Amino acid sequence: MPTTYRAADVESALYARWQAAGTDRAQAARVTRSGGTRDPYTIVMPPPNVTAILHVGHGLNNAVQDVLIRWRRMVGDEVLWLPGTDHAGIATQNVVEKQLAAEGLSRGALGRDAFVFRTAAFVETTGGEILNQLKAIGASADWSRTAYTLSPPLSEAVTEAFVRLFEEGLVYRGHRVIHWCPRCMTSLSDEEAEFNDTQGAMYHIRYHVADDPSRSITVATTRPETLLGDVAVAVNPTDERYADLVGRDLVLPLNGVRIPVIADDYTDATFGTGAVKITPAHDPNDFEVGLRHLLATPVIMDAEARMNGTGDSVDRVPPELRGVDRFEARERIVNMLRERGALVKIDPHAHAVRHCYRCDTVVEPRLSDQWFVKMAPLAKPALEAVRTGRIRIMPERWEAVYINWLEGIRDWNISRQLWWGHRVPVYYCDACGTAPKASRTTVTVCSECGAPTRQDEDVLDTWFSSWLWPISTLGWPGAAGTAASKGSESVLGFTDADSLPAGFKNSDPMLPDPMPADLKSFYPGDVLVTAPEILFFWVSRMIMSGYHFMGKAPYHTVYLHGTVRDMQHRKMSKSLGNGIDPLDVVALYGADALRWTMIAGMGLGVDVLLDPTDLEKSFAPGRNFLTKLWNIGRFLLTKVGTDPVLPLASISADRLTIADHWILDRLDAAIAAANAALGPVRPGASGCWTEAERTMGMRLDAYADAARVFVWNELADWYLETVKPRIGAGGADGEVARAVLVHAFDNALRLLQPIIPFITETLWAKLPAFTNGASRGMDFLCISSWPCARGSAPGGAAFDLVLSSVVAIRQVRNEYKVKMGKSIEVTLVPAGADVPSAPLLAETIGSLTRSTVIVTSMAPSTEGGASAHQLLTGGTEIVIALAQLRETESAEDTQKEIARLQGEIAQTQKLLDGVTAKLGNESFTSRAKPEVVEGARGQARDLSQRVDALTRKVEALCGTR
RNA sequence: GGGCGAAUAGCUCAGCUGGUUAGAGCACCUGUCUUACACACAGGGGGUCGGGGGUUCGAACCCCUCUUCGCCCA
Repeated sequence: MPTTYRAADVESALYARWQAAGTDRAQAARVTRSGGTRDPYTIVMPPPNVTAILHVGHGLNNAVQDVLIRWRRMVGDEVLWLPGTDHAGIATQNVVEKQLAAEGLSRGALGRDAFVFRTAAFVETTGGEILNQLKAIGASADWSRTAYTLSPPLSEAVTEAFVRLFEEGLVYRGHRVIHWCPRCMTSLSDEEAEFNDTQGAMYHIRYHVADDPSRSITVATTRPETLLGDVAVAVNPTDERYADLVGRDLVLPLNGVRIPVIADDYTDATFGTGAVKITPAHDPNDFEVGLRHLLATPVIMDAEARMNGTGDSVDRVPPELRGVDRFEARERIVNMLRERGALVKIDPHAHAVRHCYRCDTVVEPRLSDQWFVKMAPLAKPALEAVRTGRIRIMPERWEAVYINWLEGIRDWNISRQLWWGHRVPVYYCDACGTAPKASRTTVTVCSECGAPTRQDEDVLDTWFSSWLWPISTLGWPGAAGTAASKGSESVLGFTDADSLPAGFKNSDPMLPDPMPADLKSFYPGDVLVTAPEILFFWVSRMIMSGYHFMGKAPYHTVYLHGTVRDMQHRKMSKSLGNGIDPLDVVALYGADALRWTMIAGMGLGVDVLLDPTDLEKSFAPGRNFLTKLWNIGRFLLTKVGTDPVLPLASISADRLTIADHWILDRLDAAIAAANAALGPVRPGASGCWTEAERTMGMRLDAYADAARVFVWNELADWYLETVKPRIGAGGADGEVARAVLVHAFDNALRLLQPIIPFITETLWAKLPAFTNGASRGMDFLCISSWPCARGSAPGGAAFDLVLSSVVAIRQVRNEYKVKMGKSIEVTLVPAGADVPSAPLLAETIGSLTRSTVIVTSMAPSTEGGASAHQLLTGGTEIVIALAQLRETESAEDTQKEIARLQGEIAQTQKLLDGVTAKLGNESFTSRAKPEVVEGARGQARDLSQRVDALTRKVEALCGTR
């Protein structure tokens, strides 16, 4: 076996073996909900974009999910980790449009059908590569169930959801100002239009009163180019400065259009000049003002955000500005205003400007007709779920953010002016003008007049398919469910949310009948693992759809992890070039090293910092730990050998040494710590997390830490060292030592498998067999059982003497710079609980410190010269003659030893003084809890004994001079 | 502008409902190729827990305030 672990030699072959054995496959029939015996444990993978390639953020996200999945699989749940991709409307369309542009083509030239065909072909050939990349990092998803949002079954779910919501009046056509990306040429939802802090300017512009050029109002705006579309200037009704101008007309500086001064509460008299220009077609707030005052809505920009009026508003844009881009128009307009004396001043002004989340173009507010989902009724149960603890969000602070957002929820614009996506299933008849119909099936002919129909041009927001992911991937709405409603059409009875039927209530969900097997077994699921960025985009909407269509939340825990950042805390991104390719890390150090580094280094909700310029340093924790683990394995195979070992259960307790008891006890503690860190897996019978449980568990780093401490700091550092001579000696006790060692390592591998599945599986396969032919459980570790504490006798506590005395002796050796190879003689004077065990442990202590340990009941006399002393807690003393430490004893050494002891006395005395003072305080002894006071008394006793003992040592040393 | 949160060792973070001599990993210093492991082992240094005030017998932890930073939303 090589001294370092070479991941590349095993990982891909091992993954293929797992696949062949079907270790990742879920079986619906085994689940209790379907008459089986196992609890289900379901995680749906956040679907990456079908065109995406793996980055380290995906790595982190999927590593977390895989750890949870592998853990529950070992515990014995019927585990389903459902993978897939989403069609990513804007992103994918952008990619293909770029390809077309390179070929001198455009989607317009190609036509809709050809474009969609081409995009589908593109996705067919290159899409979903990211899922294969996930296999390289060990993701144990059930690939047989891989889903895709634009596949026929999931598309059917989208249609079904749209039509149902439409029938319920929760999907409606709205005419309002939305976020428009002039580059992607589509509308965006509120969530997709992100705020970026921008340094802009506040332009103060003078509008003259129409019939009195001596008077004017100065408006303040950050977007002067929109003044061409102004229809009013609003002032606060209480603002006396402008009171007499309300109702009179102003003249727009560049196009001479007359607009009224209106009074509206929307205007903040203290902000800017107190006068706000109202441009209803280009600002959502202004649109609301316009509705209140029945104002016109002239559009002065085209879809590409160039200055251009349409219809009645053509003349509003002066000829020289027509076709000019909005930003250039801004400059030109400002210059024109300046020339005409209408520009009062320009102040710098920092504000947040909405940008397209896909392409970062400044979003243009634009008036148009869009499909909206009415969110308030859907949000209600989603809000309640978190408030009552049915769903917990971790870390907890995001619960407040979630609640805050849902309380102020706004309707969701689901229309996208794209071609790549689910086309809105609404049909119009232009011939007879009958009400538009939403339909589950394609409608080609108008049912009223027989004329050909026209399908809505828009497609749906990709998130409109993603929000169904937890149910659609499991088979919702089900074949029979849709068959029942196949061919049904719904007539659009109202066009805006305001006209919802009075007393409308969120109806009971219409569950599929019969229920698809997966939906029955695996819904509701358990945990959703994602980043906080899409809490609103996706997580909350899934909860809404889960309640609305299934009557139950899709999961009980939302786990929001941190972001991977570089050393300057910058998010890794392609444009900054500071990314880390997980596959590079896999190639260099292996998937396990990648996984361990990320999992062990990631606190709950805390960002992971990695240095893209130094992968070796960044992934050292993983690589180092794997090498350590590998070397423990090498030790086992070389020293323990491959001969069968006794099953631990066959060894009676009295044959176990103190060290054996100790390591078995530590193993129990590690298992308990890991279980505690991972926490309660699901809420109790009430279905709600208790207040305490809401924040418990899901500490993957603490779990990793517990396992690491056991393997490295307990098993390797101590037990392995104590066991070497026993194995060397062989015999019956050697067999016991082999058995305990193998047992401890076997369980350590089980404990670690979820985090580092490849190396643990590889080592586990090499463990010696049992003498009685018993099996270790399964063919593979990953489907073997999670470790269980034995509850071994507490005989291991005596081993603490080894820990403390070895450290103490090493300190002395180090302080006196005793050569590593030199053997010394040490006298150990046990006290208290150490008295019976000291003789049993002396040899072990000696072998760990290269010394001969003599156990006596009385401290040696000082006749032989001065000695170094260590006083262990509990009173046991260690005495080492200075002659042992130095070639020749010198007064200098004695002085040094005295000084060291005196320092220790001073330190102990200080502590003692503190405790004594506390105990002398009457209000402490009377008010503090009795056990606290008792504890302080005990502490005072111990400290004072220690001071006395140390003082006696110093006296003895002084006497030797 | 509104809301939420954070400030603990050089860095990244633990520290549960107030009762320790404030911890870990990495980094740092000193020694060691001790036949599983130098990707390691042994030993060590380092923090007035952001500033100020308060509550309490007792505060890293609770309250107020200031400063700095982050996130979400408008």
